[in-house]
Amino acid sequence: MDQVTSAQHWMAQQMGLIIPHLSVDCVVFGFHENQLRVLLLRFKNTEVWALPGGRVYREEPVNTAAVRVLEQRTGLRGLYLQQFHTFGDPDRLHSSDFQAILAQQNIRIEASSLLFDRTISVGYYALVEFAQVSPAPDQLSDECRWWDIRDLPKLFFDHNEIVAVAVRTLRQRLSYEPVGLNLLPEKFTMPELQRLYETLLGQPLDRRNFQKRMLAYDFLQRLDERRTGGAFKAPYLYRFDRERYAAVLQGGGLAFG
Amino acid sequence: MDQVTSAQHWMAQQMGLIIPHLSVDCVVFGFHENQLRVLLLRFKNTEVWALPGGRVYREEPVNTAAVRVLEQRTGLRGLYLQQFHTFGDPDRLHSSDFQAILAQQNIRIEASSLLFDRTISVGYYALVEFAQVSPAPDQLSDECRWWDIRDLPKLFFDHNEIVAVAVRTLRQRLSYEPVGLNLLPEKFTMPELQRLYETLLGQPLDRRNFQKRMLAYDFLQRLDERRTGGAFKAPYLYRFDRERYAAVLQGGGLAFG
DNA sequence: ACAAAAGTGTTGCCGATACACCCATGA
DNA sequence: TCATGGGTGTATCGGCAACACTTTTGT
Repeated sequence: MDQVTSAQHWMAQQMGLIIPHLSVDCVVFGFHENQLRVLLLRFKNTEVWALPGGRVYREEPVNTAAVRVLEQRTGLRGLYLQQFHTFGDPDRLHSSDFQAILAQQNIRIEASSLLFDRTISVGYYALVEFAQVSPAPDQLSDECRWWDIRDLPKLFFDHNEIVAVAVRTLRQRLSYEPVGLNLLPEKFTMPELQRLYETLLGQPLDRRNFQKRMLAYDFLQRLDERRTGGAFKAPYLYRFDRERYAAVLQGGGLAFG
Repeated sequence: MDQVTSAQHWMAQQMGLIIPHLSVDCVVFGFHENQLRVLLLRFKNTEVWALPGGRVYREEPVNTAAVRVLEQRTGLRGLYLQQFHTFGDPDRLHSSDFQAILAQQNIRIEASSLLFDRTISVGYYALVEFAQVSPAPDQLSDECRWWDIRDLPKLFFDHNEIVAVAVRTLRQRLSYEPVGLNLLPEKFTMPELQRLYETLLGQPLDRRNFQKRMLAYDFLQRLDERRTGGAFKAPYLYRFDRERYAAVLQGGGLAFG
């Protein structure tokens, strides 16, 4: 079988195994160069960008489907993944757009297929360490890369809205989510942690007060190493004490101001 | 047609109109006698209690389905309704339990029916003024009544967990949700508002500080009326300034302590 | 030497808490 | 008149925001 036939065969085979009318979509967040970024896929032979998403198998928990889909479509594993909203409007996708994209890959599926029928999507967001990740596109996509959250193209279906809701939800949950642990590398400096929270909050924070408060939470371990290379005083490296971090987030959460 | 045949016919007819594998379930919260309560239905000829839930029509937004199902099954309209979580484990319902309940009503449906297949449920919670409501059971139920949140029976399927997640979510969102506006009557006293928040938070609050803070938010209008009837000084009645209330919840939310 | 950035300390204000006192009402 | 609960005022305490100075490093 050539590649096209293989892909078509694969899709047809999937149809019998999945739950109709249901999908999952994942908003993968990363943090790089002081910007919040999202991982997007570009459909083969098109300029159409979309969130990594997929179908749920008949006997598979929806949460598990989100993990599997993410691995199949981007190669990412073991992520911090949270369900945040379910998108259930009947006009959230337009089958003609979808058919056009498949046509670009010479995949032909009857217009009556359940694939083109109304679909409800359960939205998840993931927090990943940007550097740890080498995303790889799957067989439906040409490219898989990070996009600045402030500068997204027009996305497939209602994916722009899904991203927007994910960002809003993440902001709301900021005090209770382990964003530092999951978006930063194992070792990081205090200014790096501060940039992260500043970016997510959308407002600058006082350097000294921020440091005092974070240290007061007592979930950071200062290492003996420092980050060298800059034209300035080398900052200390820190690491999370995961237990204490979780405990603080659980009880009351963080505060900013 | 007798009642049984009518009900069976009705269900059969529904099957062609609905999206398979998908349902909505509603956790209706009320506040009465200083307790948070949930509205439950008892299936006909059984002692099985369940949340009001139902199916989604082919062309119907899921949000709309939640509103409709709630009206059909309890008679309630125009509620404050929020989606909070989607429950997608394959073993969250057991078709044998469901068949047994339908059998009690002499409704017989083939075991192969999609009704008994795996179902993903989108959870919503509603906030309602207890006194405004006269819930009425539908044709599948014998009874519809309020239950104290702390003293629920074993519910249908995973509905106990759904309620638990709803309560947890409501607590988390407490500072940003218009719980006062929707759970209390149009006019209410300061102590009543305080009892509400105390119950939801699970901790007592200082009477004087609470009053000061609420008035400082400037979203309460004190009326010239007082609540008489108690063996004590008659408290003032208040009403929400809806715009200001919404504005405060939007920006920063409420604080307690 | 200088600029840029990081580490640490101090002050003062605001706001929340912990109070006390008085008032209204029904029994 | 007494018990109960509601309305209002005040003093204190602590935490957080605002701010300054020193230290380190590369150029």
